Formats: sequence, C-alpha cells, structure tokens
Amino acid sequence: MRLSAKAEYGVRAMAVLAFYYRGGPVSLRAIAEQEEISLKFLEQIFPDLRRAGLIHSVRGSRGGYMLSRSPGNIKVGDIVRAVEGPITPVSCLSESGEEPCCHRKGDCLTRQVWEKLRDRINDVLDEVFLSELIDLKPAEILK
Amino acid sequence: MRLSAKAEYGVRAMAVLAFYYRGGPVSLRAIAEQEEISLKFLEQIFPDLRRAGLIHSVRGSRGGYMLSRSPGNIKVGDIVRAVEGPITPVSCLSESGEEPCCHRKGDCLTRQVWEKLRDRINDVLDEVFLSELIDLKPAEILK
DNA sequence: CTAATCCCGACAAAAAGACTCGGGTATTGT
DNA sequence: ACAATACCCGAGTCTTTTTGTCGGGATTAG
Repeated sequence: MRLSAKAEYGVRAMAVLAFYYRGGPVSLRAIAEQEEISLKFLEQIFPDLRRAGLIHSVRGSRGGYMLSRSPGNIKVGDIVRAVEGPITPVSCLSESGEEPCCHRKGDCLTRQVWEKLRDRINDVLDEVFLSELIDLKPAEILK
Repeated sequence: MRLSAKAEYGVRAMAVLAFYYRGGPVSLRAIAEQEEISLKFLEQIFPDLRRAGLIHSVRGSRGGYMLSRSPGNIKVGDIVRAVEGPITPVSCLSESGEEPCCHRKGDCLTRQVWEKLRDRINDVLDEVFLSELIDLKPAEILK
C-alpha cells in the first residue's frame, strides 16, 4: 500500500510551484535543488502534470513551469492521479484489465470492499488542496 | 497504490475459512483449489496470519486451519496488516526508516496529508468484518 | 507404516520502481 | 548570430519488490 516516489515528488514539486505562484516560471533545476530531487527524474514527472493540465511550461532560457490554476483549485488527488494513473487498490478494479476479482459468479462481496477502499482513498486525496501545503498565511496567497 | 496479491489472497482465503467456521479444519489444498491460488504461495501467507493470531493450525493428516475467533470479530484490516505489515503510504511514515518526509525543518505539512491518508485507509479496512464477506444469510452464520 | 498435512528456508523468475543517459528543440540574453 | 538555458523525449540500466517455486522436515490420523 505504497504511493510511488513519483507521486511523492510530484506533490512536493507542485508545492514549490504553489509557493512561487504568479512569480514567473520556476525551472526544474531550482525545484530539484530546493527539494533535493534528481533533475532527470523530475523531467520525467512534469510531462505527466502538464498533460493533466495542472501546469504549463515556458520553454527556452529563463523558462520553467507554473501552475495553470490557483493553488486553491488544485487537489493533491489531481497530482497523484496525474502521475500514477487512477487509484486501483487491486488489479480487478483496473478498467483495462477487467479480470474478475475472485472467480465467484455473481456479485463478489470482496470486490465491494476494494471499491469502497478506492473511493475513500480518492476522497482523502481530494480533500486537500495545494494551498494547504504551503507555509503561508492565508493573506499571503495570491488568488 | 496497490494492495499486494498476498493481501488479496489472504482475504479470500480467510473468507473461505469463515464460510466453514466450526466445520473442522480446512486444508490449504482445499482453499487453493476452491480459490484457484497456488498452494505453495498460500503456504507462505498462512504463517503470517497465524502469527497475527487470526487462525490456528491443526497439524498432521486431516489437519488444516481454522479461524481463532468468529468471523464477526475479524476485520479485513487485521488480515491485510497481518500479511503486509502496517499501512505506510510513503516511506517517511514507516517506523523503522524514520527518514524525513521532505527536508523541510519543523512540521512538514505534506506529512500530515500522508498521515491522514494512512489513517483513513486503516479506517476503511477496519470497518468491514469477515462475516460480511461470506454469502450467507445472517441466521446461517455460526456464532 | 503411510499418506496427508502443516512448516520452514532458500532460491528464482518476473515485474515494477527509480532513476540515468544522451541527445533534440525552443527561447532568450548578449 | 551565438551560446546558454530550459524544456522535451525515448531508451537503457540498476535495484528492489513481488510472486512465486522447490525440496525437504515435522506431525498426526488411520
């Protein structure tokens, strides 16, 4: 029951972007140094975030990344799902696989537990917004 | 964010034991056949369940396993934690590791999210009892 | 005694995870 | 124009975890 390092780093990196929201683009190099994460690994994570529409990039010198909407509008769940794909506690809940949970016919009672688990995990991750992760007083956050 | 196959198989196997609760010991071979799980893999899972006090074993011919308490007293969370160890969504929450979450000093706001996630996962898994997983009318369950 | 069963540790194959490497392309400051 | 700074992309590699397998030893019913 582990989150991947990608998800963890993704959240931390996005928190940095939230901190510098509206301060111009932030380079991956800066994030990598501040958070002590491999630059090359970050480069692998950020395309996922961009494809999910959470950030947009500025290319070229002095370029970098910035949030595409305010930190109060981005959920931790958005970030985790962007880099990890949909939450699927067990294989039978993946939309691609479609393999049966147990080989029991009819409704599988165990499956319902896993569905409940999946929903709750999504709920928790969607309760927390990026704005809550940065150490600023509410007044300091640029809306 | 995946549960291991061990956890999944463990729950299914325990559901079988719940079904035959008070019907004498059930052999691993029988469980393996009914649930289509490798016998040798089950042999690896059951010591964990026994060490957690969820089942007790009867050795020798005609032996097998039986629940050590009623299905209404065993939570899915008990089973999952028995075979997977404690739920730790990120490495910094493991009691052995003790590595810092981010390298930020003081209280890490991100850590609180992971703690909340961990607690909620445990909550969900502890809400469901083994008795709810077997397809018997309430009257048919032996107390 | 024999067959069934739990028990244990080592081993192995496969998959996933966590990066690394080597370039390519766009943009900007000088 | 040119070099420096970044993003961009795909392949490759190393490590760890997962998912088993294998062989045999201990225990008990019949």
